[in-house]
Amino acid sequence: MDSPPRPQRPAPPLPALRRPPPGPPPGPDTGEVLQQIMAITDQSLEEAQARKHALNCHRMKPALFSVLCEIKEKTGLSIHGIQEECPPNAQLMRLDNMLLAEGVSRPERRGRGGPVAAANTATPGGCSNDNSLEHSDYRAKLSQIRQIYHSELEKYEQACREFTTHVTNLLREQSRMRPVSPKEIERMVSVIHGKFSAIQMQLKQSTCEAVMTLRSRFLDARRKRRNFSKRATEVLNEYFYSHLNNPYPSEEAKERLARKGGITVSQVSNWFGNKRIRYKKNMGKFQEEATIYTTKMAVGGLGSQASCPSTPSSGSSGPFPLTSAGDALVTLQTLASLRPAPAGGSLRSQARGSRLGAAPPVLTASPSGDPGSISSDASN
DNA sequence: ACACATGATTGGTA
DNA sequence: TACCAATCATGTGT
Repeated sequence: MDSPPRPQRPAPPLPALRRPPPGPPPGPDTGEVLQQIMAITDQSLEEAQARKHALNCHRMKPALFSVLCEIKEKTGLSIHGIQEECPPNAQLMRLDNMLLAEGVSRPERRGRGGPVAAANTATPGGCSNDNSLEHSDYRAKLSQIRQIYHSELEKYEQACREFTTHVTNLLREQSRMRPVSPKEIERMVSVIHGKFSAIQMQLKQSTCEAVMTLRSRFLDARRKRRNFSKRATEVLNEYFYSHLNNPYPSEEAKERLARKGGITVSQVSNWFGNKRIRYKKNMGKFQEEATIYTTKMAVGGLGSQASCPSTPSSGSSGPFPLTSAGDALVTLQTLASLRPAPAGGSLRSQARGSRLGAAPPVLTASPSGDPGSISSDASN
């Protein structure tokens, strides 16, 4: 091949390189060049533009350009050689799948299904009509995460586009000074995309973490303990105080109470378990409450009875038509020994009841003053 | 901040 | 398996 035309006589020094070296040892001019380059930093933009223009107009520019082209031609192969083939990123795929499963990747939908359905099935207790507040809370938070995710993603994509355009323009401009092949631009663009996709992966990762945290919080019922609604407490208390002689609702009654109070059957069971224990331990504290409910039921026509027509208060003469606090006290004393009705399916409790009954607490001025049979509840 | 109230959990029992 | 008893963890009122 023919070499580019070489200059017959030394070309006038380039403006930027005109300054004499301040004193470094003679030899290769690398140190000098370096200093010149460093000096460019101090130059103003106009100055730099002017120099650029001067370079562009330099008469030797075509010659130098062709030399660079030749060099580039020779090194081109090696550049192609290091062009790595990016394997499909397994982690990215995992994150994508997860975000899709959690409904974050999908655009917001106004219907049911997706994450909402998943949340419903994951509800503690599996009751469909309870925890609706929690559901909406969960949905709202998930939606928030989704919004943030999409807006951030959009920002990254926009930044990526802008940066790619910028770099492409820069390379195009540089192509006036040095040979820049389309392949090189393409490679640079793919490098930029690679960098931005790494950032996107971080975003996806943190989004996944946020969703996981949200889910675990939502599913952890203990952390999210909420006091029952007034209605639920009323329903439960009405049943409890109207069945003081046998405060052991059947499965059917529990289901009814659960439906009425908007809670789960297991919550009803928990509530009755806690109530029996706490009532027994400190009846004095519940006297007022008992009076309120018994009076209320006597006056109001036993609201709970209407909903629990077949409550298994067998062994007793049915619901307690208590009409006064005095009657209530009698009932409290009945429960003091906690002997569930024989047919109430609480034979074990009955046995235990007899144990407790060995020292029946007397419901008087000092209702809990019986350390022999009533241990103190540390939390109460 | 504190004490108390209360729903949930756990381990044991019959 | 239902229940008791103790305990935990959170909510609530002061």
